[in-house]
Amino acid sequence: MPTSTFLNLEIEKKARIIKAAIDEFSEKQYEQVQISDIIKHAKIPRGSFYQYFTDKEDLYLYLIDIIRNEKMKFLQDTLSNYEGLNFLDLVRKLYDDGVKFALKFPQYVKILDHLLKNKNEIYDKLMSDNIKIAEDIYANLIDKDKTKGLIKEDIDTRTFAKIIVQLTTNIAVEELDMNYQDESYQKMLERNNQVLKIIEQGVLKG
Amino acid sequence: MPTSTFLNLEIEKKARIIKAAIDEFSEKQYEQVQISDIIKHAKIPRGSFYQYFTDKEDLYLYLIDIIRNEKMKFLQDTLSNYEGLNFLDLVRKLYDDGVKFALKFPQYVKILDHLLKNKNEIYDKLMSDNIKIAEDIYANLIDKDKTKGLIKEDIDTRTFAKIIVQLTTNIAVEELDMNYQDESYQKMLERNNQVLKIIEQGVLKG
DNA sequence: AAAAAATGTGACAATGTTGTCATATATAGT
DNA sequence: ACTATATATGACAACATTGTCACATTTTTT
Repeated sequence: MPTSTFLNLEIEKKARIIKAAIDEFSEKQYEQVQISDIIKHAKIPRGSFYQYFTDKEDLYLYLIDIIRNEKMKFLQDTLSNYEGLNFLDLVRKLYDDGVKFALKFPQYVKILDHLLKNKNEIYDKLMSDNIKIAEDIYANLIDKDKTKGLIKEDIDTRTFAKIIVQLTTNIAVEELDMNYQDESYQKMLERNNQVLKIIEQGVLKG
Repeated sequence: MPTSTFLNLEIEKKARIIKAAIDEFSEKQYEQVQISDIIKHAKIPRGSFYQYFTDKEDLYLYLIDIIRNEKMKFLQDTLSNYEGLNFLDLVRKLYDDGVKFALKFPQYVKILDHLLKNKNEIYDKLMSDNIKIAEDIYANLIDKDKTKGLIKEDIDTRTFAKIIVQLTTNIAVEELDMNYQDESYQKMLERNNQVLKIIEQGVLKG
């Protein structure tokens, strides 16, 4: 956690530091990010940085916290009204929320993407549990749909849950290049629908 | 490429160097690997390293080359007899080959896995084309199966190809921990069958 | 307005890594 | 045996990054 000194900083300065950090961590993998670059871009002296944060990890965890809170806001609605939905419609909605989030905060998504693709100590600290938890929740919902007669009983629940996690966590980061916001949104949704269609009905004819 | 000096090295020394490099690159991401560590483990002086290789990248590309050749040997049979097979059976076979390869050379697979998950300059140099090519080949085979009446025409070919690439390139590296070789093999094959079953027939009932 | 507390600052030591180079040693050619 | 060529070696310069610390400046308290 940052020190209270940092938290009480004038808003402009604080924002400058956070921006510099977001810029760095969204462009590079964790290990490649250097404190030197961050302080250079934030235009603060070296000593100040260490007055605000213990080290790089401290700053990073703080950023992740910001990002997660922001993402939670996006998912809140869907998550609190999921009762009536069957599993795959919930997935569809969550993905839709995810796409909107990605287009609003592309840098945040890049940071999460790096975290996801860079299996290091930090990943273990932050993500591996989460993914297991997500899988568990999905597995539960899948089983419910099975008893409701919506999903074939002979599908392996765990495998199904894993496929969904795998296919939905990898939002196509390549498409996050500003500009064609609306076009990207349509494209990403369309891709998602196609994926879900395959999962729902399979590809084999007859 | 390594110098001829390296290639002509006594076999024992050459093997020692390659082993040290494989050990490092299978444990760490490219950027995290340090020449200092490699020469320490290979027990060669610093100067020698630079007599054999230009730099870290040179060594790495050489390793990837070795790994690819080894992998090609594994896939050769399947790839040269794919004519009679429909797309998904080919995928099944390739995945089976992949699992066998992974169990025989777990370190190689870890290195490829790092390459896949660490989207850096080297990745661009080596992989991004390959993945596009794989997608193209798959797309072709899918279209063929569509005209044969095996696969539903209203499935988006590109999306389908991407799903297969996505699901098959991520062999579960976690399971590569020696010991229970045979058990792992059965488990991984079973998982693959489950995945393909979902892709083939979908999860929805009725 | 003086003292105390909080914050800001940048030079610097400590550490670590890379690639080079002068020199030593071994091998091959005549 | 002598020379030329190839290979081996490790000290070292160059560079880069991190975290600290003594001192400066600002803000708050009395």
